[in-house]
Amino acid sequence: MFCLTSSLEDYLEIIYILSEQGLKVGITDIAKALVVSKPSATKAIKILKNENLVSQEKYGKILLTKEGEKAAVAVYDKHKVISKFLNKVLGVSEKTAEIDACKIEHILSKETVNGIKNYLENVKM
Amino acid sequence: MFCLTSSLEDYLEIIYILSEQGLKVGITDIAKALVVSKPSATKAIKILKNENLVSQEKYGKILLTKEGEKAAVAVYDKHKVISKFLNKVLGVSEKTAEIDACKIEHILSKETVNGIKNYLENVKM
DNA sequence: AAAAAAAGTAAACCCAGGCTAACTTTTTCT
DNA sequence: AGAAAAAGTTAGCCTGGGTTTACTTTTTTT
Repeated sequence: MFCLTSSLEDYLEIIYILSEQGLKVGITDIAKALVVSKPSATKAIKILKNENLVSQEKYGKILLTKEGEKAAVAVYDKHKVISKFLNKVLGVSEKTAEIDACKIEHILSKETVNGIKNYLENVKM
Repeated sequence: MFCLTSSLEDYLEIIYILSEQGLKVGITDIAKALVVSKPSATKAIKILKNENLVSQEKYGKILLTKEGEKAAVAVYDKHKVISKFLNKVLGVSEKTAEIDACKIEHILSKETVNGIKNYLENVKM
């Protein structure tokens, strides 16, 4: 069974975020957002297409499939929870919280993410 | 200027831990501890030797240099702080706390690690 | 509608960090 | 001391995920 790498999760996530914001989602936009070259983005998107996580007509715009959106939302939710925790609980600056959340959202266990969620819910802020 | 990768930090850390425990520190021991093949360990150690972070006589035992120990301790300290936090504050199982700490200790910003340290010091447990 | 700019793609390369297979050196056991 | 086992090394390969260069297709501008 296919398993998303951190890098591919980043691509899904950014597609989701750009779409949410009503922005254009082309290779160039993705590449810019992830600070990566266009060919890198093209390659990654090709993989995601093969896995049926995104769809794209030739030279056309990029969309998440149902399944792709599910995966993207899962990552993005983790991201939000983590960055909120770092910022509000640990007092890390918003900027750093964003950066660190981006990095660890892909590798934290479910158990730890749940621990964070619980903390935010119970120890109400 | 040379910058340690996550993987190399793992090697330094495990050398430090094995030494601390008074265990033998050879390629085989390192490879076993990191669940990696012996050739992989050999290659990594060669890099660390070039960077003057470890010393080793031909076919001999492996030691951290002053500088290598400094780096190893820095990583290991982060590790301890993070795993304690996950376990005691977030209620994550010891095992998972260990695993997750291993993964994020290399990539968390100084600011976040400090945030965790402060939390542990101030919100005394 | 032609020219210029922007977007996307393809090919070929690089690097980190794994791996196996095969070899050498060292240690241990009989 | 010689044979067997263990430890270490070397060479060559693979994969993910980047890169640049050069190309094609599409869009925009004049």
